[in-house]
Amino acid sequence: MTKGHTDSISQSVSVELIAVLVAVTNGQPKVITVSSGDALPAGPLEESHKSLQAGLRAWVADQTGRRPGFVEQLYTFADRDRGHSEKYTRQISISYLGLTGEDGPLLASTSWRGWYGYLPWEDRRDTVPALLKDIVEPGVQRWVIATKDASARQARRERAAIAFGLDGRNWNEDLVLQRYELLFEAGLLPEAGPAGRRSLRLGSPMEADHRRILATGIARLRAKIKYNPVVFELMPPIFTLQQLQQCVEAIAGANLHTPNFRRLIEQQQLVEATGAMVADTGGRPARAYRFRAEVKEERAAVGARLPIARA
Amino acid sequence: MTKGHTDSISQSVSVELIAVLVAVTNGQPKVITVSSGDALPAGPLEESHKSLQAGLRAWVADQTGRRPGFVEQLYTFADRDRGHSEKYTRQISISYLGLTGEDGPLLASTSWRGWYGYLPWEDRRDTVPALLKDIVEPGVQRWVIATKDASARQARRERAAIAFGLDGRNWNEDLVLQRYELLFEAGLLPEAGPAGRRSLRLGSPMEADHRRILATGIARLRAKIKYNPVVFELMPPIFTLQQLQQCVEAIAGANLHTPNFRRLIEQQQLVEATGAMVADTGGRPARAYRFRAEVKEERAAVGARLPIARA
DNA sequence: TCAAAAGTGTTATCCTTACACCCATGT
DNA sequence: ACATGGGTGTAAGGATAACACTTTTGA
Repeated sequence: MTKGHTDSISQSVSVELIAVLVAVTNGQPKVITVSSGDALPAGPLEESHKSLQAGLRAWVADQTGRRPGFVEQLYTFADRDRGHSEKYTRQISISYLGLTGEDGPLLASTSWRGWYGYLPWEDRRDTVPALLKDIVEPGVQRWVIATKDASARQARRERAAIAFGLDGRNWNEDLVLQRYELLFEAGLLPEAGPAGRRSLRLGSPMEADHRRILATGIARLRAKIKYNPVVFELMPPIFTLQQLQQCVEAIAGANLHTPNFRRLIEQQQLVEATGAMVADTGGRPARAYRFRAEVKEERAAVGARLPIARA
Repeated sequence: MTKGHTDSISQSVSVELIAVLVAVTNGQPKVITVSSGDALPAGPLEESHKSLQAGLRAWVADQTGRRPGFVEQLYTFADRDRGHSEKYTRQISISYLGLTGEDGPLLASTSWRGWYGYLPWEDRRDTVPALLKDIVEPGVQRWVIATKDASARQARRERAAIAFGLDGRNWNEDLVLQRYELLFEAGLLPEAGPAGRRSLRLGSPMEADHRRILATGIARLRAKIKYNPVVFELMPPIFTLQQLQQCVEAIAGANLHTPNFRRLIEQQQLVEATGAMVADTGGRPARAYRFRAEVKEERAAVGARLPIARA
């Protein structure tokens, strides 16, 4: 309980760092994968690493050749059944989100993959994906009515409605993890069942719980982008507002209202015009912008507010 | 990189679970502590634990006698210099936030402590604490001008202004961790210096980085309470709006505007009147409320929004 | 009667959302 | 000319913040 106690027990434990490394290039959000897209890059925590974040940065640079500007811890897992060997060693997995640009080479064993290949129901940009109506909603419906108890069924119905925007609710793009978990529980993802009956209809699966970790990363990024200017890390130094909008749309998986998006950005004083114009847009030339240096420092979330009383 | 690799390395690692267990009773937010308030309760991850969260719940129930309704992971640390023994074992610390009520007994070795005893600058309810003007601001100012480089100094000034609401900015109650880290960096907390010159003027210190973990927990709770109805977990089943407001004020460390708070709660349909009245309020009797059962299910964050285009 | 807390009304302001429209370029 | 994307104006509606005020109890 106090410090002396904890040191006494030292199980056979290995610590693994897993990275969700994100880039967005011309409208496609991507992650770095290994094993032909079957897994996220992961590396052991080594004794030389001063801290977890330092360890992660070290082997990400080593293994992928990228140096993400923004890195944030996602979640730590340690389920007993995560080990692969017969002998019982506990595996701790600490996952991180990293943002980077797509430029520069990767090692041959790693590759960029579009993240909506793994979670196709999350991309509602041009159209609402047909598989939502065709596969997800019927499957979720079966899962709802599969419970005998009426109140449990009601709870499931409610949960499904919130997650997938049913019963007249709006789709909430932040609920990526809730949707993944519900689909998992409903047995609609191959990870949930025996390897035999893998169906690729609901996106490509990944090793172990890597697809869940990806969902966690996307959820975090979608939530974060609204109150913290992390988009920076994903954009080139000079860009047009259209490019910025497409980047945000790629992350959010939804189309934005162009005039209002523009005003939102201006009002927040996130960017400043360079004075230059970009001509190859297909229409009228666009102003070129850069992020304001001050904003890069700030990182000040404004976010939600309580009705605070004045002094 | 792929799964085979990570298993090969298995350092001498011990895993510790640390809990920030919060209750609010008549206007005072509290945490469970051990060692006479010098540390947060912590326990080793044992082989019998099926998952981290299960492990945490198990020993929290054991060691403190409380069963928190809401539990959420905070952060995982693994700095090399965390071990206390001469032999080099890596210590992984996984911290959790748990919400509970204060009723029921605790074990003798544990006790509730008001959290503003550790972070007194965070409580701005009746008055802005004098130590902000007297100790914090001068100390921070010294830290700002202690840098030779003009642009680094400007960055420090900006950071301090955001964290502490200087230069005409508003105090942002969510930035608990940023404030703690700045004070730490500025050498104003005893944790940062040698044990000899401990000054209690800026709150009671804690073992190792427990005070930082407490700050992380408070920050998370303050942010969360605005878009997720977790206050439930801290309130008795029946309560008045005034009690609810005092609970939120205790957490936020700020006074709220009563009429507007009331409307906010009503508009969100968080509560429903029981019909009963509570008379011992010191003034006009208040209506008794309970939380709406539906809301307990929901947990649907609305939060910030992007200017999404209609289909 | 007065203090203290409960509770209601109302207004000014700001932000969000939506719609309408003009501008500048390439084909 | 017209399609395509860039860019501006503005008005409706809702949420927030601030102020003023009434109601109901106990001392």
